[in-house]
Amino acid sequence: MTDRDANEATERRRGSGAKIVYDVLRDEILDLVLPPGGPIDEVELAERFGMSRTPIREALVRLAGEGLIETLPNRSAIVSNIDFLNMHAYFDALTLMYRVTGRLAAEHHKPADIARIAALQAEFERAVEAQDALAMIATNAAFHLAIAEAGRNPYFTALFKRLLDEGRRILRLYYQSYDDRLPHRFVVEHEEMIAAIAARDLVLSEQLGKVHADQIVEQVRKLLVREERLDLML
Amino acid sequence: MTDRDANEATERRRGSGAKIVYDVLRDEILDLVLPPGGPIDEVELAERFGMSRTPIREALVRLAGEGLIETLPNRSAIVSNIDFLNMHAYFDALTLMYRVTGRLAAEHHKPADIARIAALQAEFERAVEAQDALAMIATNAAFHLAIAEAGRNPYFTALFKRLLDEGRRILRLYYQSYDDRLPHRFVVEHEEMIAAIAARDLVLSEQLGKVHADQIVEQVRKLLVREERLDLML
DNA sequence: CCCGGAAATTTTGTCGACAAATAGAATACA
DNA sequence: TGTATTCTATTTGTCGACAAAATTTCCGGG
Repeated sequence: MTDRDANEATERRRGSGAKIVYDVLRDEILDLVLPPGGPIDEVELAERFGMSRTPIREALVRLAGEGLIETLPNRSAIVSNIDFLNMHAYFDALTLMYRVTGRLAAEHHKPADIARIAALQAEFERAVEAQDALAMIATNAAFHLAIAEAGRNPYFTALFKRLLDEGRRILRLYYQSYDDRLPHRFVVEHEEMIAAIAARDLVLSEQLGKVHADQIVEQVRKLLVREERLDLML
Repeated sequence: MTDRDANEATERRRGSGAKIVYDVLRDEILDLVLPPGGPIDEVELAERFGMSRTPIREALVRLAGEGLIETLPNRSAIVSNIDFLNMHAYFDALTLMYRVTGRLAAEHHKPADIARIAALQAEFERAVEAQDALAMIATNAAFHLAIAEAGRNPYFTALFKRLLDEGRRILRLYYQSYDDRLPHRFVVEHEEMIAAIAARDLVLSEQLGKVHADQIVEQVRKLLVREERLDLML
């Protein structure tokens, strides 16, 4: 255990405790630092962050609300497992949200949105060139979330955010086992999406969203098949 | 204040505290017993439910996670306001979810689902005949949620549940000011939806979902215009 | 009479402690 | 040796109390 967190936490603003814990744990769950199914000990976290169990528990309740952890009554909470059985439901939802957010962004975006989206795309491009897997995952999610926000529909944005979060865990597996060279195709598709949105072409934006989604789904499917084969070989 | 809650809470199982408070407050918010924008006092709730502030706070954190209340740092939490400005975003999301859940239910339902949906529809019909507004709202939401669950996609179901919840507050306004006689059309449309789902007609189910959504959107739009006029007359 | 600042009150965020519930260890028994 | 049972120990759920932040009240000056 690192006591870095505890040291930094010696002096902080009142009310920020739970948020800090929430943010850190959320990232650690999504980056697979905390393994799915792994137990979550409240006192351990309290010691690590240098605060009492109260703000820890608040953070855990919020994480449970988003489905990132599961709490059994009177028993230790665990990091949510990745549900490989209902994966088709995830893909369906993800594909539809790519389409919808693409269309709505083309319809409702303002100039500042395009600038922001383009900036995040540039970041993503740099991450791809540097072959920094974690940065790729993070900036890719930020890029698509920016498109969703340009669509100005908080209900779709919230669902999409949840799906992209869950996707971060799956992609983490992907980039761990693959060879980190594929995604240049994603860069090109991103550029096309930006152009279609900026041109306010609703139909094309939605279509590109679907193409992009199918692309990702296909990659992950390949990964899953490969993993299954590895399992069989053990 | 009623001390009924406090009396009932004298003996309850450990771990149930926060859930009770969450369920009660959720219903009171959605039925407009707690007015939007109204403050939420933790100690008052603690006295009312006969427990300490800890489980109360846990319930509030969960409600905040679902957007039913808003918490300002170091300041009292308030019941979320109904956002009449971004109503079009709500209608867009609701319409799409009606379509998607209708289609997926037609695709993935099992016999038991149809029985359950039909039972809830019968309940809805009884509520309409009895002109019981609160029962109509609740059973209508339960009916559509059952369709969503028959679609077997938890991501869509979760979003739809959230939208139906938010809709409960809007419909509550609707049934308060209108004359509680309209909805027989809804009964007929519900029957058509059940038939299309049972026949596994994906296209028709999705189309009926859209028709039903447009119907509701139109009714609420009329209500909103009427309300605005009332405002102008004050 | 209105405005600005200080004191008092209210309300939240955090803490340490205790009790209930469960899991694990140790023991008795077949 | 395997199984049931009691005992121990860990971990959660709840409580009451305290301190920080913010709201309200009060008061003095203009």
